[in-house]
Amino acid sequence: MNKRNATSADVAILAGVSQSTVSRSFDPNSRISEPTRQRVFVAAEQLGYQVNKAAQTMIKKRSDLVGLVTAGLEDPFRSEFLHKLIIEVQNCGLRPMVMDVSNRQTIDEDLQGLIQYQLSGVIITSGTPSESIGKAFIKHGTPVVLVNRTEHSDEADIVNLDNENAGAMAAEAFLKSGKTNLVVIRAKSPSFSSVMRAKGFLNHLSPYLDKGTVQASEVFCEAGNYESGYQIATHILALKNRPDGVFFCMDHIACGFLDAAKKQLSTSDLRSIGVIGCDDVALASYKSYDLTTLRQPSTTMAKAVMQTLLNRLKLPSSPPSKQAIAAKLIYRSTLTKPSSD
Amino acid sequence: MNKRNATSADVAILAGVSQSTVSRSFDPNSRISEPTRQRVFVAAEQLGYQVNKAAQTMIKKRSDLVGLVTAGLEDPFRSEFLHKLIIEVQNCGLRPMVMDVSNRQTIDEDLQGLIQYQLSGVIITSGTPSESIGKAFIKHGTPVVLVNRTEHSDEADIVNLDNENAGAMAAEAFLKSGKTNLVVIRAKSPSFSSVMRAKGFLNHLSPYLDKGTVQASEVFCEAGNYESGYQIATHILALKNRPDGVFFCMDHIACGFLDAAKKQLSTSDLRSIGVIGCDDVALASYKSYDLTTLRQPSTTMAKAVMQTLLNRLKLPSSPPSKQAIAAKLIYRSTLTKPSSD
DNA sequence: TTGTATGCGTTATCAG
DNA sequence: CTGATAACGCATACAA
Repeated sequence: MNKRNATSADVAILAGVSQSTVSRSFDPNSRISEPTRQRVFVAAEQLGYQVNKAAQTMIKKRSDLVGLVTAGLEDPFRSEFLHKLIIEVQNCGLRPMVMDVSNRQTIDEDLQGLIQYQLSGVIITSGTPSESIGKAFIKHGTPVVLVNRTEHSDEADIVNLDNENAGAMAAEAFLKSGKTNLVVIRAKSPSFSSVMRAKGFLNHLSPYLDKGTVQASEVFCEAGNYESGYQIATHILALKNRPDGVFFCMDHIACGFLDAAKKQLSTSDLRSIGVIGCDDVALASYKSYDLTTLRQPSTTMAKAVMQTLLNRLKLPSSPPSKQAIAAKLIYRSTLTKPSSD
Repeated sequence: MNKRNATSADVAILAGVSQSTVSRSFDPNSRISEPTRQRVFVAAEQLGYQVNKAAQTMIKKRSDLVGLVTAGLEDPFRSEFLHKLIIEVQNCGLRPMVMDVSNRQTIDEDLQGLIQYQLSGVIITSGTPSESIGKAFIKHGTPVVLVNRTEHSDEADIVNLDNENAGAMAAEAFLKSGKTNLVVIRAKSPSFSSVMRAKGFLNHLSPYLDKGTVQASEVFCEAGNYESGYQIATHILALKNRPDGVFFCMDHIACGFLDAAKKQLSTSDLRSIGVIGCDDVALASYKSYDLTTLRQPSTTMAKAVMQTLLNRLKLPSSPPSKQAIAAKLIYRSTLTKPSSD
């Protein structure tokens, strides 16, 4: 029943060849006579032989595992993006090993632990790792790709949404729609993406602020979720001069706001407030919200991340790359496309 | 820069002990004199030594990886559950290796491939693996836990939501509210959970159907998502005698239905239709839906799954276990709690 | 408690 | 094209 697994040596005996020939038979780059190879395959099939990845890793000094470092999977965008990464990793013939670093004090140590697995790469989508940890991986020859974590790294490759420009696009959309009293809302706890989006939003408006033709301010809500958006609505709607355009750095905050606003405002009053979200999660397109938003193209980004990783594996010592993927404005009913567009 | 990684042998030399002593120092069960152990730790720290998991796996014939087999992560409940599993796997000191088998024709082969990794266990939440594949793992000594896949397995442990009873609870809730014209809706493509929920729903009603005091039917929508619920609404609302209670086997279908119904019906007409969903995803509690639903307790289930796995690791040859976790009825506004309750 | 010796299953090197 | 042999880094049985 629980007999020992078949090894390449077992296959070798059955096929009447040496163990190294068995090993080579499974390497497409190895030149083996076709008859021999077939004989090996038959024997392997018969014994249910499978390569032992541990042994393979030991000799190659590299596993086919890719570390996916993440956190805050309660956020649907994070979750969706992780999903896309998993798919792409698999498509490259690699295996995703996920690490959730939520509520971890010792992220650097936790990441250090990944070195034990001889990973083919580490993709960090969360956790704000220190520069030093990045260096530890590079030193070990493990490529690191940072996603939406920082603008600059000496060691790691970077793939970001062009967050700053996404914010600018939101601002521009409001301007085109004639909105002049604007607010940008993000969660208190600073996340790189949200900070950059808010920054891009305000920077784009600054010439108009100087001229005094537009007002804009930044408001913080508790967290980056639906409930926080619901709560902040009361505050926003009670402002002395109620804004006519609100940009939320995450879709779910916007949806929470909309639900609260529906209760507190007449339909026409609500309609007069332009609302833009960011990410374009599934929820944004649901009819109850139908939220105008800036799409973060998760599939495109996941593909870019894996391509970056593969390139790095091919050319380990090329200079670190940096990529900014453009967001796309998706008009829906919370801010309709101006006819001039 | 890219010098070879420190090994236990390197640490041994620096600490002035043998390699096996270094190995033992990191095994809590091994009795080592405290001074020696400290000396080893210092040397290890100094060299940045980390155990090589590949070598460890080779000798122990078991890695600390747990395979998480999943699919359909577009479904937020699946996604949420995967997240919970990841957390629980980590809490047990193990590592989650995720495998998405969506759109795969060769699931059995794909699963076979997991044997290469000497996994500590495989948790199958999707993919309807054949009995034979389960046996392949068991034969190899790798525990398998099936989640919401089937009622019976000779080989694998099972953790399910009590899906049938969940359906029955939905039916009972409608009866208590005096609803008499009922419909249950699930996606065309049969998934174990949905089929059992619908079955439990109808079975619970069967005595009333026989008496003729209640009507009930099963309706199929295209898929298990929001859009399908939106589409099916038109059909449901156009029925000759419009139902006064609809049970959806997944929350998102219900939410799609609600959004469509809001457009097609007056508020009071919509209120007269009781709606119950299943799973209690985040969306269900959003104010726009405020959906009465049967909660599938994802954290509880994830913990049960891991406990099952650990038990199996401890007692490899105990008989397969089967667990049914109870759903919980969460009253919200789409079917309010009868005062008699 | 510690050291010595062995083997896990594979790939890579080197002869033939 | 194929076979013998040497690592890879660790845990464990056995000896001291």
